[in-house]
Amino acid sequence: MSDMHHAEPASAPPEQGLRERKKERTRRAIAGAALRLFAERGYEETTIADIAAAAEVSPRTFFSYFPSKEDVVFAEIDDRLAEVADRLAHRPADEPPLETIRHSVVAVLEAIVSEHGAYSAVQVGLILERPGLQARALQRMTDTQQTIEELLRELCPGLDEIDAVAASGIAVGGMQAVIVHCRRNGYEPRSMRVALDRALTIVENGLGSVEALRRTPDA
Amino acid sequence: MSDMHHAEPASAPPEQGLRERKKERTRRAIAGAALRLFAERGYEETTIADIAAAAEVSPRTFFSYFPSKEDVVFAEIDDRLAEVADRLAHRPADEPPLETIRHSVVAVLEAIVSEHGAYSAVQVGLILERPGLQARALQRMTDTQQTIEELLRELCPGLDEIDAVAASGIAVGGMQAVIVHCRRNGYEPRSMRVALDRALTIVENGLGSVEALRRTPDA
DNA sequence: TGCAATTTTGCATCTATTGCAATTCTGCAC
DNA sequence: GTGCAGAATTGCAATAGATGCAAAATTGCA
Repeated sequence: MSDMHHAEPASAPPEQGLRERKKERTRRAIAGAALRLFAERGYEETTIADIAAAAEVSPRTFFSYFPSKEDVVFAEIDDRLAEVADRLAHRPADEPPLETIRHSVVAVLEAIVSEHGAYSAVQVGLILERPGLQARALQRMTDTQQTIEELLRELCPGLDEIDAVAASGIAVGGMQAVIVHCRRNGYEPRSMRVALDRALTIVENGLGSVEALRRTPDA
Repeated sequence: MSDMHHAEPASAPPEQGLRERKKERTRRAIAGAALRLFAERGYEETTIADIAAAAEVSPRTFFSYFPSKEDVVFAEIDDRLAEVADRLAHRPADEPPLETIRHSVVAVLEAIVSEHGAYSAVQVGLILERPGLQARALQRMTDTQQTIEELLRELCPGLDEIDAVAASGIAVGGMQAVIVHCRRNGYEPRSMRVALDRALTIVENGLGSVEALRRTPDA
């Protein structure tokens, strides 16, 4: 990192060096091996040693790629969430904030339940079962909340702090609701859309817009 | 503790046997010792062995009272949340659901940040720092969400599933927001009230009720 | 080719967590 | 009062995740 004669072709794709490339490959190898083993034998039945062996690295190396066994489950998801966050940061500056929020929620949800990853079903299954993984997932949720909040504050410089936090919290709450709903009723894209739309409607119009919630129950 | 001629006055409070009583004392001893040590030396600096010693039980016994070291931090909070859940279940049946939701959020928040417990400040501090504990806290949050959802469905038998989940998710989102806000701006009861009210207003009226969020930012 | 930075690895260690079986305690019936 | 059945406590051993450290292997580049 000394001579920048011709230097890195600072083009759009960050263009990593060969070294970074290899690290990336190793990372994928570890994550891939882990997911495969989790799918085959189960989560707690798979040890770090197993994963390391399958990925052809030493057990110690595992921890220089992932801080914990739990985090490896989120390798892909985290990548996708990072992309989403990035994409959100470059949204048309003249878009109404409400619209941006809607986009955010949709994008994040898609990132989480997307069919892309070879093991997404496995991941979702694992996460939903193990309490420890659920907790990790919730952490991602709060990260998301913070991302959305920052986005909002950038879009509306004058926005009160409490309004910003509340809005992002509520949006994420709606998102969480959709996840819970899908967890129960399955993941058919069609019904997911419907649920998502309904949740977002309530997010935007408030609980007060739900007729049944206003009325006193007639015993 | 011999003469119980007239036996257990099967009064309102469940009146536990002597055995249960002792267990309860031990539980408190462990939790108390743990919190004290956490406050003194820090969380990771305190081992299960330390806690057990301070509570005068064997390390092995610790785990027959708490499933994990993390859970002991929530001993008090869990008790209070249980009370709240109980109280909520016995709400006037003719109360408008929206009102019930408002009550729920307020009650849960009070349970969490109440001044009651001798160590509540310590707990909150710990929870906010350690990621692992944050995760546990979030789990409590989803438990709360479920409690609220069940409450809602009981109050509004006809309520759509998605509406119920969304409403509870959004309510909890607002709650979470208040917590985040307080975490930043301190816990003065006054400003907390204000923030809470504002958040609840947005929960009830929707993000659309926040003027700044509707307008396209003027560059 | 050889150096310097970066990675990988092996090893020791700590600690949480769990299963199991022995031991002690407690409430209660006789 | 005495003894028993069930419950709680304990000790012991083993597993596995996580971390620090320093030696060894790799890699990019001059």
